[in-house]
Amino acid sequence: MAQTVKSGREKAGRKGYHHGDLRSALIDAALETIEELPPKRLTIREVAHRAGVSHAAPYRHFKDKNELIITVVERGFELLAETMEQEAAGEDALERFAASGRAYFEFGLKYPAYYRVMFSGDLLNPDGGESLQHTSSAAFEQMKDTLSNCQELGIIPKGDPVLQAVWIVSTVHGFISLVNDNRIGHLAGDRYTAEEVQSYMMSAIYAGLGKA
Amino acid sequence: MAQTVKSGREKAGRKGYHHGDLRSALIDAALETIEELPPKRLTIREVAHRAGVSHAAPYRHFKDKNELIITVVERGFELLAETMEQEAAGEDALERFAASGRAYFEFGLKYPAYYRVMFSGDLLNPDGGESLQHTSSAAFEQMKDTLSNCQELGIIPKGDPVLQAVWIVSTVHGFISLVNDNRIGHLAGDRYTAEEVQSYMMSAIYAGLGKA
DNA sequence: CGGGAATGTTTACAAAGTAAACACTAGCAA
DNA sequence: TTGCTAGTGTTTACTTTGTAAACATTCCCG
Repeated sequence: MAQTVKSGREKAGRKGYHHGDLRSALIDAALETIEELPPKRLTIREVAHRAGVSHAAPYRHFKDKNELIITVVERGFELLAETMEQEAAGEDALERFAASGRAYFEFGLKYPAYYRVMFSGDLLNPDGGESLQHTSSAAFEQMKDTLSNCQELGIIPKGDPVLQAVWIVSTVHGFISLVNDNRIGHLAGDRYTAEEVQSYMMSAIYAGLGKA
Repeated sequence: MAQTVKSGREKAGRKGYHHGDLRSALIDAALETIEELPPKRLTIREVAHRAGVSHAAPYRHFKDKNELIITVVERGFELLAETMEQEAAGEDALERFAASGRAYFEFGLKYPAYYRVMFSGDLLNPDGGESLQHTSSAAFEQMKDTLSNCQELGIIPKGDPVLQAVWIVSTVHGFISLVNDNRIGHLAGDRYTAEEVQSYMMSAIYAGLGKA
């Protein structure tokens, strides 16, 4: 993500009346804003200001606020998928499985605001989710493939990978959401670190796969 | 929830200049609105209108929008806890455990909008969650107690009920969130009903408990 | 070089949160 | 009973934000 936020230019690159690459600048500015300010303050005007243009300029590049956010979220899903793929580059199938799980956990906990924008449709119109189904399913598909693969190798018991994947994704997503929304920090956080809970959960998942 | 939404009076009960019980009427109106309209349209003005008063009247009863929503969310957690307790009223400990799980699933899937308002801090200020930690932990505590109880009865293996509970709550919450946010409907929904996935997940959880 | 097409800017308006000043009402005290 | 006072609802007004429309500037292509 670091490379996404801050993409070289920013306000600097503006030579004259025209910006140069306002579209990208706006996306970057939105990412900055998401991490820095509470959700309410992710406004078109704030983003425009950060990009150094007038508050109406973004409308030349995005139909409305919703479309800007959707674009940002799409990037997020791509980034998540890439990250998981990179992490899961090892040899051992089971290790790859575990690694992509860890990568998901880390992404979710490292960029809480971004993760939230991506998954909870907070800022989106009710219909906004439609166009995201495609992108958001990449991570899911990858999980499913990994599971199929593990099954073939006899690493985990046979079973429908779709059910398995739904279950696993639910578990991980649920934990991240609860932590990020501050709903279990006070319960488990006092006693365990996120890493400990995470590792417990990964064992539990593996065990659950074996029997369900 | 039915008894919460629609509490007898509504607009009818207004005799003269004064409303009678505007505070409750506003909470009910907010609940109605949450279920009927997209999140963006849960506005103070809309709620006031539904309660039949001017748009500024709510400020006599709630400091700001945030406080109204917090109140509504607190009700939700109480309701959820009650529902789970009622469902888990049986004899058999394991059955009680399963029943409260089912109750949670049902609540989350039956009132998606309400559930979302409760858990994702969408509409709340960043600090809003603070005051909710207390109420939101009731369901969690109950889960933990049930688990301890099951352990004593030898129904499930020994282990820290806190870790177990965090894991279980994460799983269930994650699934509900993903379904409600329309993030897995297209993947699993085509092939399985929510009930099927739910029952798979409950077996997987039980299996996971055994080994983790 | 001239004239769109693209891209910014300004201006303007509506919705929504919220504060302030005003108005009605109920209930209590003299 | 009368009349004050706190409580509750109303009006008005200001601010922020999304968005549309009209205007300005620039780029680039014929």
